[in-house]
Amino acid sequence: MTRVLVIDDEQPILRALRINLAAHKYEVSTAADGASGLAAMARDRPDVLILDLGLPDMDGTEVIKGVRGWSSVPIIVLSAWGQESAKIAALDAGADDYVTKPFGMGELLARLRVALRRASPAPDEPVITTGDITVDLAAKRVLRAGADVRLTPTEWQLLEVLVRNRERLVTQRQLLQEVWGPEYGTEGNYLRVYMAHLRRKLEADPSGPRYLRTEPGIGYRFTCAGSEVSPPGGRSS
Amino acid sequence: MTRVLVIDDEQPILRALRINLAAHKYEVSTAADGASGLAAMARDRPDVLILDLGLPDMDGTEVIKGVRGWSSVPIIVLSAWGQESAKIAALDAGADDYVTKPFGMGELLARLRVALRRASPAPDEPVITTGDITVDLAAKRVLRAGADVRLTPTEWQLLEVLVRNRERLVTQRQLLQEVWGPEYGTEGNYLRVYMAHLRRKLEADPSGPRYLRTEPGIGYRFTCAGSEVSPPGGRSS
DNA sequence: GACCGGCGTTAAGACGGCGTCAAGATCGGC
DNA sequence: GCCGATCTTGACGCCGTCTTAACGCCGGTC
Repeated sequence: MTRVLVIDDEQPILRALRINLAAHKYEVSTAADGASGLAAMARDRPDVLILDLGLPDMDGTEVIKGVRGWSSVPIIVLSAWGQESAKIAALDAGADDYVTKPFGMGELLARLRVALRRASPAPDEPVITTGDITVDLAAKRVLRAGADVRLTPTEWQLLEVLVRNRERLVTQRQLLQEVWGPEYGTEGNYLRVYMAHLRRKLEADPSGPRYLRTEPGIGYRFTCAGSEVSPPGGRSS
Repeated sequence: MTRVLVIDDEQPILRALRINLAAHKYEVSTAADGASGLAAMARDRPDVLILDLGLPDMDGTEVIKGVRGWSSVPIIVLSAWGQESAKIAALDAGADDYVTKPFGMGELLARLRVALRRASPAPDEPVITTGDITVDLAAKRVLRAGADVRLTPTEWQLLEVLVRNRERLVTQRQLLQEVWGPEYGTEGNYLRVYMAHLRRKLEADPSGPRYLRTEPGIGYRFTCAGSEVSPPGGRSS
């Protein structure tokens, strides 16, 4: 879950933020002054920081600089004052955004989404590693025992769908529609041909696959914890 | 110099922005409606976009989506209306920041600095060296075996995109859109011609490229650890 | 024990992509 | 206005990929 740290000394605002953020499935921690806020930053390692400039013990820009000294976490600044110079100072100190009170909660949440969207260019794990196969979804690259494996476009698309749904069973219909298009759904032939290609390129023993498993009558499954092909009798799933 | 594109239909604001931005050493281009704004985006390739939501011909979020379809340049939205729903829609459509009129020029400039600061995550080596090729992204120079290589503008742009995504597979569509513009996407011809140019200038054996690899049916990849072209041996298909 | 359907495997032909070359169009400098 | 460099566009041969069909094997079913 996404973690948010709120540093603010005004109880009503703190309470409103905590309720609204929690309602949107954020994990919220809070601090009431700059010193404890910096300590909380180091301790909790939040994914984003919401910081009120009007703290009792420190100047807001000092808090920003303290954070920026070691972290590049997104910082959204809140402020009750409309002073433009304070805004500029905070932004130039390293803040990512600045919201003036009173603000709408919807707007703050939207700016939060922007900050998080930018901070995470990798929405999902781009690299999947099994015993001796490594699949890099971002680079569109497959390594087997450290060596590059050349895949054709169709082979790659098929592998990508399976890896994105790793450990899960993918039906033939779903595979056909995601790789060949929505009008396909019955051409089980294609799957058999291309699964054979993939197994020949990736499996040590193509006829006894460890990673690219067949689920008879239903579909296929890419499994990471590829145990040896169990001899008849030792199956336990 | 940093290039800024301003899309706004109100002449006074356009004028004020042009003067202030030019005074801070930005290179400013302008457009007065959404359609010509999108065209200017493709033509001028600015480093940041300032967009007014109240355009005469298109909805602001449509402009944002049109840009986001092929570019990730920072977008700062201006708006005369205080409507929170419009803010949220713009931010979720892909905008990076939102400033409500009337705004202070100092604040806008500070938010501009934030957007640009974030957009240039190039503190890491702008110089990439492989076996005998050195690419200096900052100086826009290419050395091969220590000697300067003259590239035409298009050749350089193509090489730059590939090197920025080194080791990663870049699709033909992405290359075409980043080099030629968003309206291109199917002209695979251009890529073949210019890849041939680059290979002739950079590769020892242009027909057996070590660095500028083709991924048939998908795109191209610049690879640093350029191993020799694998001699035909383990191929079976 | 015979039948049948699903799966793996292989092979062959059609098709499209890629590299290459060259000529025309366009732009900018002198 | 001329000339060179650069970009665009078309054509062509080759090779890899996709499609499709056929066959054997194994399981389950009757």
